[in-house]
Amino acid sequence: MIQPNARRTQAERSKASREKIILAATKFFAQNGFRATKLSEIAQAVEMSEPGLLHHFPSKNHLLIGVLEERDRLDQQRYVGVADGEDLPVVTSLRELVTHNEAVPGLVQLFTVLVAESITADHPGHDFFRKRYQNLREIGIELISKSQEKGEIRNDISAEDLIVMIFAMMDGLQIQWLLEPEKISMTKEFNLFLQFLTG
Amino acid sequence: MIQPNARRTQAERSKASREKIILAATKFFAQNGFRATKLSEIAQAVEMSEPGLLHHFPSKNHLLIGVLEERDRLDQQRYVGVADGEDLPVVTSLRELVTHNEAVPGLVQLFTVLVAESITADHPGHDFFRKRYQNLREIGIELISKSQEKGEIRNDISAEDLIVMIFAMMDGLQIQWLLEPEKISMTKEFNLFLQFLTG
DNA sequence: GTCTATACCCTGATAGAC
DNA sequence: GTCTATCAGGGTATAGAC
Repeated sequence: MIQPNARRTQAERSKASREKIILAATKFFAQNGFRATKLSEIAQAVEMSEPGLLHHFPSKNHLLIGVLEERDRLDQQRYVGVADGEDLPVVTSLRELVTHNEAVPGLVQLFTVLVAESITADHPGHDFFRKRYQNLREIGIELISKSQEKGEIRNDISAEDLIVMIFAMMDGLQIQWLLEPEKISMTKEFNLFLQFLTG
Repeated sequence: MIQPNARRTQAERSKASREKIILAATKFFAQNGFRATKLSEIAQAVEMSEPGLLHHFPSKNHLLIGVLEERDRLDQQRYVGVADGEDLPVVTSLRELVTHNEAVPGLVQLFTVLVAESITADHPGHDFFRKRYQNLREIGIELISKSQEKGEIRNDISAEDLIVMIFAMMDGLQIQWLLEPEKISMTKEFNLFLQFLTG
């Protein structure tokens, strides 16, 4: 006889394990990239054996996708949250986004390291990142267009082009910043860039 | 008795081997990154055994540094060549640089993939890229300053900030372009960005 | 769900002959 | 300078018990 209570408890415990694993994996992937990260170090971090870990994620690739989807979900919550606050100018929201990113270097590094690794076509994250950029660009174009109509942003350049430039500036600044955190200020340079957008 | 002629011939042959290896390694590093590249595939590409290859470069790390220095040397020749042609506006030179980069995707990918991989502190290319950016920024600041004095570029933003933004835009566009070459045009977006610089 | 044991493959690097 | 042979080590993933 199946006891609902016991079942829920077990399911919850399993979920907790998954999340603990994702959290630890996030840290190592961000620090060392995907290929250089060993299952053993993740397993050790969550105080579990390798097969124990592989019970939750059938392979290392699955684990990567799990990490990316989870992190992307959180990331996008904030991004879309930005979109909802339509009373704020987009420029202000972008400024806040970068400021926030500067506060969580680990997460930024995760995406910067992995997106670059995934440029190579055979990387397990390749499709994920292509779709991610496509998706983020689409959302961004909406926002920028509205903002242009309101006159907040210059309209002599198309929203399509602007959003590509905006993401490029973010990614590029992240690289220099991650290489020399003491020397490069993401927010400072990005805010200067934003001046360009208001014409 | 040492024969000068024979010695020179041998040294030349060795140099040819080195260059063949670097050429092949460049291709694989660009395609798959450093860590994912196996010595065996490079060795096979140059029709040599692994120990034969390791005779020229004592370790895989040495080979990476060899590749980076060689490619950087070529890259910088063009970059400094740009600096010398002082009659041309910097903006024009930058435009040409990016146009050239779009024509050699392999080389661009080499640096984009490797710089991102090397963000992790323990990567054998980490120091190389930090120094590279420092060096390129220094050269760039000189050029931008002069250009500002001549009134070609807006002077309400410091040359230090402008050069960081310029490299960021280049790197960021490269990422999106490498992920979707058919969809993103580096030159188009970069030229739009250059408009910002002339005020 | 988690473990122990282990299979299996690959990888960079070395020893030593030619 | 290049090879064959081989080492030492580490990596993911599976089998099967508890």
